[in-house]
Amino acid sequence: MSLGNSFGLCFFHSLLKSQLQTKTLKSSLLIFRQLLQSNLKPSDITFSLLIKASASSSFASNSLKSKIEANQMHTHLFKSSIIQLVYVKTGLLNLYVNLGCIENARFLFEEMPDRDVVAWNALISGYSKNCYDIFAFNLFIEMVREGFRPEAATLVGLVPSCGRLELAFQGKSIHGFGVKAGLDKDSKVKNALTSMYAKCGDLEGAEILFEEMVEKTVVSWNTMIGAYGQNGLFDEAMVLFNKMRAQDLEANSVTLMSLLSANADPETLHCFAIKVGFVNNASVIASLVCVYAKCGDSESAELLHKSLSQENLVSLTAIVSSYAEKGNMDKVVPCFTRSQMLDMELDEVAMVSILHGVKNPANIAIGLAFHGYGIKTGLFIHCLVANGLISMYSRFNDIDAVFSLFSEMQEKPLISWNSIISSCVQAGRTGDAMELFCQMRMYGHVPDAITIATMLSGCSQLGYLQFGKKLHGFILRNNLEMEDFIGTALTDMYVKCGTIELAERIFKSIQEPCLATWNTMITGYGIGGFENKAFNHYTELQKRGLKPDKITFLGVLAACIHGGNVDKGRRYFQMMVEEFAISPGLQHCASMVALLSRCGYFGEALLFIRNMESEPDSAVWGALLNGCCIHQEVKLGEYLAKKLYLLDHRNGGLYVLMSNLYASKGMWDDVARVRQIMKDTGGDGCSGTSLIELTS
DNA sequence: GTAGGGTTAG
Repeated sequence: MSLGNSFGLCFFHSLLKSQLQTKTLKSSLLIFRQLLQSNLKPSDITFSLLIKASASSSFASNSLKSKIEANQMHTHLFKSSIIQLVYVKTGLLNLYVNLGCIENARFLFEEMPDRDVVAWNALISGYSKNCYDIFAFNLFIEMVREGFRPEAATLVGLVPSCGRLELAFQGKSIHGFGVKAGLDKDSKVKNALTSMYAKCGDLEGAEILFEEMVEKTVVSWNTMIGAYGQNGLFDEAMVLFNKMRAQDLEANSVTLMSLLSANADPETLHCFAIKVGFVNNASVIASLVCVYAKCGDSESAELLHKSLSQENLVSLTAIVSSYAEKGNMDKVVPCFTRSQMLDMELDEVAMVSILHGVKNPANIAIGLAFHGYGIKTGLFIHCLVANGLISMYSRFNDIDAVFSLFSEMQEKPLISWNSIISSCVQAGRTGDAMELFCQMRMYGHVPDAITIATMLSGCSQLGYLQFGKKLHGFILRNNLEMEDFIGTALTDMYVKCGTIELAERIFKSIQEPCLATWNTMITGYGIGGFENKAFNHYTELQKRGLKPDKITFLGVLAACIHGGNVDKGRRYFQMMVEEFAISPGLQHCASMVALLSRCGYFGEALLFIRNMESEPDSAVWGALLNGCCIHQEVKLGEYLAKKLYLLDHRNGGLYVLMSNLYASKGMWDDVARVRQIMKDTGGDGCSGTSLIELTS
């Protein structure tokens, strides 16, 4: 009988070993169940193989069901006391790590009486794989303190954490540690270090390591191709790919994926994938789906996604996100339903993508439902999801919800502070934003470019020049990149605070201003009364090869209004529509109406309004009413006031304009009447304030 | 060891 048992076991063991190559959790378990049905008693080797086969199959099976199955294995092991063996326990730990059950893994580790180096390695790399980067670090320190000698595998597990956290200094220390311990000869360590340098932005460091490698494997080439891609050097990535092929090395699926993320042409690579037979590779398809989705070609993405034999969350999230970007919830919701039908467990990234699509006020109910879903599934615990909810409520101007979500967050990373500060700024509550900014600093966070850009925009709103200058000082002291976002925000702050000379100085210091920065200057000149400078900048930006957008034209039109240049305004408007194919928005139309009516062309202004494609809003009619005030057109003004009242009776500006109009004609009874209505309706409770701080 | 989905901004 015992001979039969060992023979039978050998048979099942070899079956399990073959599963290790094919990597399917289901069939491994099936084999195990058949083994039990044959009345065979599993040995430690059986369990070890079963666990290994399951652990290596975690990609598509990261579901609740797999977690339950892992728990079942755990119970079996516990009952048979095989779990006492360190290597079996480490195997199980690894399985939990691959399923993302990091708590269970930690639990197993803690109750190991005699941990060996392999167990330490398993948990360190487990933390790292699941992005518990700080935990990985601390465990490494603990390991060294307890007198264990790290191996190559330890470093391979730990180094990616340095890359993800962009901890260049710590990464270099570990590199040094590896050199001293003689572990840096290991090719896996070298690859991991190369990738770490690239992620920390030290491309030179990555290149040196790559060049040093005597035997470059496909993984080494992939790492360096990825390194170029991540640092925006797309051509270099492509050159390296060709070099690699010239050495007769076969590209694998990761090579293709690295190239895809390096902005290579998706159609070319799609053809290449078909040619070399990667079209059945779920990861390659998922990457292609992502690229198509990113280009905004959601339909191609969805078509390709459906060709997958087993749909996966990554590729579905890419599609959701491309629809969400456009706020198209009619497409997002069916994707969600589909994921539920397929029994997919959504993760925090998928959830955040969905929330991102809830923009239209008509979709508030859907947003609330997803908030509920987040609570039920426990996903809202993730600060990513909480941030997504904060941004969503902020888009709906529900600042109370924003504050309550923020206060409930257990962990508040910088990005959450940025979210709430930007919510306040957008809601016009710059005072609150400033207070939060101070609190954030007290919590020990160092503001990043986004914090500063947001705060600057708050200063622009209120004309807080002094605070804006302090932020400028912060930018200089911390060597923050002055291009794009920060440069624009700073220029805008100086413009809005009425210090155009300072804005000019910043603008000139930016080597290659982007379109948004040019727009800020043009708008600044436009509203500040320097229309010729605005027009010159418009010409100049085109000389630099930039294409004006709708904001540029708003700026130019503002300049025309200020200078009363009707002809120029008409020409710019026509140019915008005909030459640049920009369809005029309501703001453009309001600008044209303002321009025409200010110069007394009421007939043309009315004709313009009649020919508008979209329904004129209160800004358009308001612009015309403002023209009436200037030209004392009482009759037309009264007609417009009625129209405006019907459109938006709470708009205080209407009463102010009418009052001014009557006053300009000396019609004091009417002035009194309008002022009385204002008081009665309480529509304009607060008076407007203009503020400018004097420069010192 | 290498790769893939997401958030904050003018």
